Amino acid sequence: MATIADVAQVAGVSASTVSYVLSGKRAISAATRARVEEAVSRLGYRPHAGARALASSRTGVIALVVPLHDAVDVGVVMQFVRGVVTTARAHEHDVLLLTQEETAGLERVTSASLVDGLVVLDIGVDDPRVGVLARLGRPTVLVGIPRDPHGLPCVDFDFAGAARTAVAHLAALGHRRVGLVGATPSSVRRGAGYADRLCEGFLAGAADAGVATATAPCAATAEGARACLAELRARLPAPTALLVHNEAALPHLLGALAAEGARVPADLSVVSIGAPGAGERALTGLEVPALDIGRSAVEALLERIDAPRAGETRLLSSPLVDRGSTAPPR
Amino acid sequence: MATIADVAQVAGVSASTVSYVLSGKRAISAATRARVEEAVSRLGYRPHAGARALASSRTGVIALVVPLHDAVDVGVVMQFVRGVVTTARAHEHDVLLLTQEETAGLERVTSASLVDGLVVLDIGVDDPRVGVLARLGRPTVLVGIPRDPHGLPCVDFDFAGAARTAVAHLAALGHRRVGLVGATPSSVRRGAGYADRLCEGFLAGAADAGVATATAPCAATAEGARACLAELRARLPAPTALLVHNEAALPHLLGALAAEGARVPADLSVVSIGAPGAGERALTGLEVPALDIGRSAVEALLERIDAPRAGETRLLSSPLVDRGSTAPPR
DNA sequence: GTTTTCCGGAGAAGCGCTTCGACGGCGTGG
DNA sequence: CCACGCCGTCGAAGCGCTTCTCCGGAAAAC
Repeated sequence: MATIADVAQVAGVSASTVSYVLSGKRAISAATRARVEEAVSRLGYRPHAGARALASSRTGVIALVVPLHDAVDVGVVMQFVRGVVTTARAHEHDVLLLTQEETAGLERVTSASLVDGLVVLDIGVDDPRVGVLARLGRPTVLVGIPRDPHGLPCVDFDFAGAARTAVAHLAALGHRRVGLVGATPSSVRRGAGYADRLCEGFLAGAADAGVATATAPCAATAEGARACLAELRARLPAPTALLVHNEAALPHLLGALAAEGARVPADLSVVSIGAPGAGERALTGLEVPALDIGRSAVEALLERIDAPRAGETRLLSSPLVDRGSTAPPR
Repeated sequence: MATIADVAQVAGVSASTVSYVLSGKRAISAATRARVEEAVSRLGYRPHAGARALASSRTGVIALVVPLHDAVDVGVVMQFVRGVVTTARAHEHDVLLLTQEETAGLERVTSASLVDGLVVLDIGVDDPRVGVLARLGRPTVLVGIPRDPHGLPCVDFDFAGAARTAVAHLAALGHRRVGLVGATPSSVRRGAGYADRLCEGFLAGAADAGVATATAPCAATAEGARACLAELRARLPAPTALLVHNEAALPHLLGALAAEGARVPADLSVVSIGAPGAGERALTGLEVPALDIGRSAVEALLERIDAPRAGETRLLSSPLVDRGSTAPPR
């Protein structure tokens, strides 16, 4: 591998001049710059990442901490990762992948100066990692909204706003009795705050529009779907529409409705909020803009790496797409 | 951040002694070792990754190159990634994630000495990256089997063996006319060699067992499934079993069969090879052991990082799991 | 008792890069 | 016409670690 000294020799300048040409941190005459650039490309020179990191205390790498447990939708995570990697690369950064959720990994990569900052996914309401991250002092962006962000910036989907949009859509069609099929009990138990935020938005939006409501969580099984429907109807007789915040349970729910002869949207309107629908299952609703969230998180992170400053929360929204699963009530 | 000099001072030894305690590359008396370890944990010392990389020309990082195009099953990729990260961490390595498929990224991370080696996913039969990787000279493991591996080690699922196992299972049940529902035309066109390897194994196994065959690719749409069935029947009248190598088309295929009133397995046995079946759709068949492949790839890579040597191909198999979608022919 | 061996530890030389301070040579203003 | 300032470049000092070489002393060999 060629070193900066090799380049300097070929170009007939000093090593520091080569460094300044490459970094642009000092004015260099056009002639010298040209000679250096020629030498760089002739030798195929590329700075040694470790040496650069040592001298500049900048690694050009960000850590991406993703959960791998089953509660998350792999498609959404994948999109998210894509957004992160693409954006990082667009800003001359690489991405180190961390999957273990223990805090040990976070400490390791930061105190070894392996990364310039971190993007941490799937932050729970009382996530123990938040305190650790704040203490570590490296630039960090949280994806998810903890109760106490400890001054760290947060990015997430506006679940409350999405629910308001969805219920407003149904209300505009004339629906006055709407049930919410909530997230799986396991994800609620895990403290993923988005379930609550969506529920609040739903109730507030319904109240504004004069819509009667009922809510129930839903396990991602056939029986879970039937039980959820029964519970909703017990609390709210004959709902004319359903808002579903549970992509995993959706197939079972639709199966249960089909089994009892209910047609969508003729007998019942259904709106979905969550992961992009797979295949034929696409329903009217809002999808989590995972790619945008990833992009936004990285942009926020890189800003703080350049100029550390306090965190602010950023909620992203997405449009309601009509795919024909809603209609006026009969 | 504490440096090795700080540790040395606290422990009352020289920096080199600290280094040797940490690396274990020289004998150190129990007494000094204890003092050094005490100092290390008291200061929370962790070696600077860049400095270490510069001095030792070892980064402790491996690159994982994954495709993000739609032809791959996200669930399988996720499992694979999990296997890679978990295994790497178990051997004190981290994982840098590359998603762009251009060769530029490969050159960048290797010639910048960002990584010690690479695991490259989704290698096509004539993948242009293989030549580049061989030329770069860093330890590399390919996941997939190119026509010419250029001396690089390969790891993959034994698709041919899986097909033989599946057809043997059907033959043992008494089936004598079996159709193969192949991969999507797009993945075949992309040169993903596994489609061909599976087909060869299928034909060879069928020939051994005296089973008549027909094969057809299958697009992952409802019409694609119907067309595929029609094509198979045109070539092989009244097949009694189907081997499906196409998880994306599977739901449509089952839908088409249900629509024509064919029951599985009473009227038709179905065996699947591919991604683990989602939800209720699980069929008798073999699943790609993505986790194992990831693990195996990293193990092979780390071996070569320690002691470079030529590549060999390793094919992993998985068991046929009976989930009740096969039965003797009527 | 002397010589050899071996073991544990110290010292120092880099690894390849960034960046600060210094320094000529030029143009400008007084 | 001289002093001053600015621009472009160089030299050198690290950044924090690994590893080679060397060295003193204790144990082993003779």
